[in-house]
Amino acid sequence: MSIGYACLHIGSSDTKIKTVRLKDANEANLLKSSRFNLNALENILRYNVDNNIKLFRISSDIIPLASHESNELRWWEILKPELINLGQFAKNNELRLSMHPGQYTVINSPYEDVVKRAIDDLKYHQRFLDSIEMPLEAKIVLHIGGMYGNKTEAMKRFIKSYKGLGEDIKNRLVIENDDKIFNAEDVLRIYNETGAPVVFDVLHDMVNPSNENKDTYEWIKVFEGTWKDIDGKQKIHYSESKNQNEKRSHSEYIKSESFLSFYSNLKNKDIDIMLEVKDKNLSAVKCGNLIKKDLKAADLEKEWGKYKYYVLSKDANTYKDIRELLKNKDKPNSMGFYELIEKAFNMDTKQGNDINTIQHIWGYFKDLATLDETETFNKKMERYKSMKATNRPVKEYMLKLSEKYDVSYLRNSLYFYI
DNA sequence: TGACGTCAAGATCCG
DNA sequence: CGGATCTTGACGTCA
Repeated sequence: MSIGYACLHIGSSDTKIKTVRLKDANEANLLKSSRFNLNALENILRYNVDNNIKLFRISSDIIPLASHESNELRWWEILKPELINLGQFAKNNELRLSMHPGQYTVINSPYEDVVKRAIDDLKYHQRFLDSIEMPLEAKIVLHIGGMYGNKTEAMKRFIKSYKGLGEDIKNRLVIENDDKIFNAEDVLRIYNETGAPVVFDVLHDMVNPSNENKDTYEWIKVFEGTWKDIDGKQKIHYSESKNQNEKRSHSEYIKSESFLSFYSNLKNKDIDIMLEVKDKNLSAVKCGNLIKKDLKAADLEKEWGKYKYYVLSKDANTYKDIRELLKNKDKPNSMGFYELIEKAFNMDTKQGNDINTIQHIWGYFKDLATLDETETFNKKMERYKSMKATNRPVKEYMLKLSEKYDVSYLRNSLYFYI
């Protein structure tokens, strides 16, 4: 069982992915951004290894405008050393990587040029995974596409397009039930015609269920059979609704309680779960710890190191409660820990708590910072206190300083990032 | 024609 | 000038 997250990362420096505008899409710019992004990806993967995250979806923006006609960059040749290096790191650490073209990559369109561009896009994704020499268990997840007024015909066109794809693409392609049109039953039918393994999306099935009387866990069992040995372990997508009114939107974080309940109901636990959630790696690490059999007190303490100032900025009592909970070293209580984190998450920030936290953090810099830096900090602080600015500039400045002075304890503090 | 979704980049506005 | 916020972009479908 691996738990993973998608595309973006929170809480480490140099992990942001750059995008390029069409008007800026010259060779030099595209190369620069591509190289920058590969470095970001490496940093993300290093974090993942450090935090026992074995599953990750690479952003389609990793090579900006990759399948656009304006990009003629032969990135797979120019950046070969970086790509090989990246792939080697992933292989050494047994990471399972994937990609997922968005809703605009549609191979069942009645429009020839749309299909052609979609296939070019699939080709790009396949080429990227090939370039980093990933085995075939590194998949490309694709939606079925549009309906165009006739679902049966739309499915037929998907199957026809699929069959015309090159083997190198088909070897990596897996399909997913979506939240509007093609439900679990539909993709099962398409599987029967194509043999493409199915990524079952739990939330999509909730908002777009099929007529068949099957629950989440029964569907997962059904789709297990679509994954052959060469495809690797069965993969599913798990996410939660943002709220009652926005059921299709992904939640800010995965709720400890609901995830554990979901996990306990899984018939086969030897399955890879891709989380789709706004707080990305934070929930992935959380869910990993929640189900970890030999969870150590040190695992939670590591997490606490990242969260503590964030929690303190919200509420001193919750901060104390967590410290108290962590004193139990024999039986680390991950559920209790993360529920308190979630509690803090849902609180509004009071300026008094926040300023207290900032002063606490500033303690690390008191003796390190130059006079100029102290003055800059004080100035930003004054603007915050007098409500002329938010705490954003203060946070960003302290993060900068913690990088400059390499205060490792602070550098990865989530207080700076959320 | 604009909403949809996603995020960063760029533009613009404010004090 | 620093900082906040609004707009645009890149994609295809659908009402």
